[in-house]
Amino acid sequence: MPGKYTYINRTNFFEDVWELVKLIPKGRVTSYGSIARYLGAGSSARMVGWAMNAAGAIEDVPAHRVVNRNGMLSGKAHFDPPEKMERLLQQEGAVIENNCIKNFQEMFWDPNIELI
DNA sequence: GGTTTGACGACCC
DNA sequence: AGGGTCGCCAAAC
Repeated sequence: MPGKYTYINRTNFFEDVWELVKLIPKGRVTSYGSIARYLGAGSSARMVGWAMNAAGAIEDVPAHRVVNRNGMLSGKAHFDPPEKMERLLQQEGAVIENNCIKNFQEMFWDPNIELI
């Protein structure tokens, strides 16, 4: 839900990010910036990355489906083991080379377009 | 309480 | 294409 986050309620921001990430269909990926744009003012791509950091403990958040705007696996190092992110994406049809999703264009899922 | 640090991104060379 | 700069904003120090 688009809106403002004053960061007094950053917990809500976290949960909105997680809810949104859960909506990413299997076999599709999106970017930190797209999520930030969807959530609106007060959010930023850095904050989404921060939320993903915190999401590491939450099992049902498919954090591997969030990459940077070039399709690169910038969060790879934060998975255990790091290869896990790449493996999960490959299982969902991603072609990865040099930590970069080659078919990113086809897999890209933009909440600003797909969600009303 | 200023500085540095990021799972980022947009610009400008 | 590849790099530097800047805006972003909470945390850690």
